[in-house]
Formats: sequence, C-alpha cells, structure tokens
Amino acid sequence: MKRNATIVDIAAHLGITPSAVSKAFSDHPRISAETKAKVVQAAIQLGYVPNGMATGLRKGRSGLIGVVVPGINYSFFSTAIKGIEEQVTVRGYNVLIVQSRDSFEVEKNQLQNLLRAQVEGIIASIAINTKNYTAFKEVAGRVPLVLFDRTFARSGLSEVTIDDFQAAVVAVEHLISMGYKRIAHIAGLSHMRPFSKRIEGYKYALNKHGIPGQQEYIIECAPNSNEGEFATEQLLNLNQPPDAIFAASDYLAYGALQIALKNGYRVPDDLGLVGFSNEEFSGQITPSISTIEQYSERLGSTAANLLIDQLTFEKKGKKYPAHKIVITPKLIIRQSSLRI
Amino acid sequence: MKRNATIVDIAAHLGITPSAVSKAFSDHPRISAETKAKVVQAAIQLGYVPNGMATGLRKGRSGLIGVVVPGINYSFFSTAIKGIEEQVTVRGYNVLIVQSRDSFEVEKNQLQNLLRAQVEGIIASIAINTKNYTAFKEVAGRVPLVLFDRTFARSGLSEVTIDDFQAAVVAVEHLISMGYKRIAHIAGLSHMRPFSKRIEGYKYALNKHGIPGQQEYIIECAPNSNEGEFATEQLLNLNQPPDAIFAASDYLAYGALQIALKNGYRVPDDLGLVGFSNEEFSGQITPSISTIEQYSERLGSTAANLLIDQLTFEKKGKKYPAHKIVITPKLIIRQSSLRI
DNA sequence: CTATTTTGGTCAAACGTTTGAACAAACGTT
DNA sequence: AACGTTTGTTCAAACGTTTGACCAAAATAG
Repeated sequence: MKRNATIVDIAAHLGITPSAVSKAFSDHPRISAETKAKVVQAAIQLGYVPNGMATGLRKGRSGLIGVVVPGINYSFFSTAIKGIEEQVTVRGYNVLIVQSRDSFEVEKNQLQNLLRAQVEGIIASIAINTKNYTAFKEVAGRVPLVLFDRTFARSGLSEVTIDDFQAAVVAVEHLISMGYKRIAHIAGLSHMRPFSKRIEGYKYALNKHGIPGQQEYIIECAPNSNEGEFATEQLLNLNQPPDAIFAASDYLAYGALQIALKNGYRVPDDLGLVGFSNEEFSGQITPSISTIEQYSERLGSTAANLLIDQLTFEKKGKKYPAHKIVITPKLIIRQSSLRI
Repeated sequence: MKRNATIVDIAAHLGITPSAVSKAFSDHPRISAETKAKVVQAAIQLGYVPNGMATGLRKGRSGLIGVVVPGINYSFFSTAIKGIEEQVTVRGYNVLIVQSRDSFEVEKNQLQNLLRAQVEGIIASIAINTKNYTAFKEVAGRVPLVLFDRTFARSGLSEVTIDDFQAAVVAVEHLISMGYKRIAHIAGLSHMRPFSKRIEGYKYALNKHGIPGQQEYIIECAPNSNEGEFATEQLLNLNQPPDAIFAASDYLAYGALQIALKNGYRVPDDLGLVGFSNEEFSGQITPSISTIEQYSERLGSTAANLLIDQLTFEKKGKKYPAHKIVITPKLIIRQSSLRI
C-alpha cells in the first residue's frame, strides 16, 4: 500500500507552498491559471486523492449522513435506503449505514458510533423494542434528525411516514365495496406506530360504514407468514368466521392465504384478502394478493431531502422547525380481493 | 445545534491540559486513577463525543470500510451487506455503502468517493457493464480490496464467491436424476462471472452424463422474469422443446413458470424447473421453485473478515497475498422439479 | 517617476486529537 | 544529604487541509 500523496507532496513537486495548491484546487481567484493547470497535472500524476478527514476536520463537516434501520435486508428498508443513498449522493454526501437489529441497546450504540464518525445528520427508523425517544431526542440536540416509517407517537421530531391510517381505510373500504361483510384484521404489533395506525384505520372504516367491530376479529402478531397462518386458523375457527381479512403485511396475508386454501376456502370468492407493502412476491403468486404500495424508495429520498434541507438551513444559523411529511400510499387491487 | 464539547473543554473544565485528558481516555499508565475518574465524569457531564475525524487524521485510520454494490435493494446484495455490516461492526469498523447502479461510470466515481472518505478497505461487487479491472486494480494499490460474487476472470484480486460451476452441476444432475432428458438453460449475461460459470457447469453436467448439448437450448438474457418469459417462449417453440429448464435466477425461473403454465404444461410433470438464488418468493409460490441457496449473508461476512484480516496484516507491514474463497452453495429441492 | 492598485503568491494559525519528550515534585536509597 | 527513580503531568509537534492576513513584484495611474 503506497502512502497517499498529499497537498504537501504536490507543493514540493512544483516548488510552491501547500496553501497555493489548496487554493488552486478550490479555484481561488488569486492563483494564476497556469499554476492551477500545473497543480491538477501534478495531482493526477501523483495520484492525489484529497484526505476527507483533514478537510472535514478543518471545515467542520464530514459529508456523512448516518442511517439507522432495524435490518438492511428487509426489502422495505433496503429500497428506502436505495432512495436515501441516491438522493444523498446527488447532494454531495455519503451514507453511513448501521443496523439496530431491532434491539434498543444496539441502536443506542450505533447512534453513538454515528456521532463519533461526525455524521452531519441522521435518518432513522426505530427498533421494534425501543419504547421511549430520549436517546433520539439527545441525538437531535446534536445533529439534525429525521425519522421515517417507524416513528414515535408525539416526539416533536421531524419525520416522514406513509399515511397508514388512510391506507387501512382504503383497503377496508375496498373490501366492503366488494361485498364482504365480516372483515377481520391481522395486525402487526400495535405498539409500533405504523401498525397502530392501520388498526385505527381499520376500525374507522368499519365504523364509518356501520359495520360493528368485533374484538375477536383483530389479532395482533409479529408480521411474518407463520404468525399469519396461526392467526388465520384462529379466525377461521370462530363461530362466525370472517369473509375477508385485511392483513397488516403481505407476509401475514401470505400465511392467511395458505391456511385458507388448505381449509378449502376459495380466494377471493369465500374469503377476500388484502395485504400491505407490495412485496416482490405478492404480485407473483396465485392468486395474486391485493396490497398497499408504500412507495418506500420515495419515502427514503424524501427523508433524505428533508434532512439535508434542515442541515443547510441550520448551517446558516436559522432554526428549522420539525417537519412531518406524510406520503399517501396506493391500493393495488389484485386477484385476492376481486370478486365479481 | 450545540457545539460539540472537545477534549479542550474538558481540560479547561478540570484545570488540566488536553493531553492529560487524552491520555486519561486511553487509560495511560502515567495518569492517576483520580484524574481518570474526574475526566470521565466531566466527559459525560459535558456530553463529550470524540471527534472521529480528528482521531482518524491523527492516527491515520478512519475506521471506515467501503462497500460498493450495484444496488442495495436487490435481495442478494442487501443480505450480503447485512453480513458485512455485522461482521465489520464486531471488528470495530463502520461501513460506508455506495451503489454503482450497475453503471461503470458511477462505480468509478463512487470508488473515488470512498477513497476520499479515507476508507481503510473496500468490499465490492462489480457493475454489470464494467469490462476491465483497471479501476479496481488502481484502488487495490491504495487500500485492501475484496471482491465478492461478481468478480473478474483473472484479476489477481482477493475475492469471495460461491461455486457457481458446482451449483450448476448439482442442479442439472438433479434434473437428470429426476428423469428429464432434454434440459435447457436460461442463462444470465455470460460476460458476468457467476453466469458464465453456471453455463460451464450446465454444459459439464450434460457432457458427463452423455447428454448431447444443443446450442438452441442455451439462451442468454438479463436475469428478470420478463426476459425469462421471452426465453421460455422461444424454447417451447422449438421443434424439440426441452422437458426441463435450469434457470440462472429465480426471476428467470418464475418467468419460465408463467409461460409454461400458460401453455398448458404441467410443472414438474411436463417441464422440470430449477432456479437460482433462493429468493424470498420462490419457496412461497405454487408450485414452489427448486433453487440454489447461495448463503449470501455468509458470503458478506466472509468477505468482511477476509478484508479486515488483510487490513490488520498489512498494517504490520506484512504482505498479504490475494485470497480466493469459494463457498459451496446448496440445492434446495422443491415442487418444480420433483416428479415421482 | 513616484504612488497606488493588481497579481500571485507565502505565512501562520486553526480544526481536535495523539504521543514522545521533557520536567517538577515526591519518594526511596545509600 | 546527595542522588536515582517513580509519579503525574505539561509541552510541542504532528496528521492534511483551509483561509485570512500579509507581502513582494508587476502593472497601472497621475
């Protein structure tokens, strides 16, 4: 590994001072065109790459944005990160990504890591078992912070979310319009914001259309297909089993589908089904599952823009109040809920 | 945003010098236990977070590992990154992730970004249209570099791959053992290493079992379901259509499945099918698709370990020769190829 | 031909930390 | 009591870059 050439090497090479070189790079008006040319020449010749840590230290900026998500491999988060990365790159930043692995402790540690790395801002989606926002409030006192998707109830922090309430309403109203009468909801864990909103929306839609809600029609569980199967078994064993299920995730919906088919239900004829998130597979299986498109990539890029806006604003010493941006999701109607 | 407390602030606060504070933090033997205690006290009181750029500059290390992938949202890469992130974190590094968006130009730029950020090593999977490895060779002259999955033919660079050849052999032999006679291959783009290896393995397996290969039975295309559909139409329109297809990706296999079913083929009875990569959906659709598990997370963590090993080695001034690590993938037999 | 402006730099300090050398005070040894 | 050692700290330089102040020479003005 050869030592990196520095501005000093270039200066020595040309018989000028380092500061002249620095100014040449930044196109300073007091440096002659000739010198500038020689400097870039020497730079490529010596394979010069500016030392980001040095410039960062001097200029008080790292050019780094921190991102903390429960897990990068969840397709929702990975596409959100795609959106973040692209936007952030466009605006001249790099992105430092860490995982909380849905653990509060790890999350805290990782936030600390990001601060130590001198990130200029943080975009985060909170871990599933993070109950209070003190750690995040603390962080927000140091660098701009934007939460996305998984946020806190009333934290006063900037956030970008999708309108889970509205999405649930639309999904349920769609089922109602298809003539389903007894609509159940397999919910996610209700202490997480997105899921609680979906529950609220579900209840609201039923109520709005004069359909009595039943306690047994709402089952909370972790959003994976196994739990979906389990929940569906419970539902179908009720005295009055539902004739439609609104599931809080496509994985839950998939589990529901499996159990329904296994028990001889025809989907959508005997049982309507709407999922959530528009996972890759949900459009590809048979019957395809109606779902909610969350625009996760746009969610990411929106969060990135909000953060950087805030960043540049505060650099000018101006106060930037907390913003809440809500993205409206879209219902995708597929076979699983389309009965004629 | 309050200015971050520095070591100087702590020093002033306690009436000692910054260097004493620094030494206290690093548990220097010449600093009294009493002072050390006072320093950590003051540190938490003032909310001190060490400035990574300053320490990095001084110590000549950033604690950053760069990762460049075509796209973070491809499930293969996102799970590989999960593996990388976790391993790298354990070993005290952070990970700077960039996307090449499968563009050679972007890739080059992003590599430059990483170097500027002073990453201590880079883990990369090359863009689809990157034809030569000069840029990577260049990078490898500056920091340790490990390629994974998408690598160059004979670059002399360290790499971690899965045994695509062997995987293809196993897949095709499985089809043969199931009694399929005319086995076609929907391949990826053959200039990419993993795909060319799969083609070789496919040919080798046929040859080994005395099955004559046919040129029309191999179709190269981009690995998505649309292309898979297209390729399958071609195959099924041949005078002698195949009775089994080994597809170089689950998406291709999925496309094949769609077209097969549409044309009245029963899968696996009339047409056997094996995909590649074990994507989320391939186990969930009906019929479920036999496939190859690539252990992408382990691929990532292995690459991370290899890189950091090399890193620590070279820090001691020792030369670390290029390593090639090959992970053996596993055939997962599901409905699409299991005929009795 | 002196005075002023412009041109093209150089100088030095600073960003926050680390680290070897230096040093004063306290202690132990003969 | 003189000397060596240990203890606990301060000093100063360094990492690579940026930037305002400064300066000498050349160009322009009066």
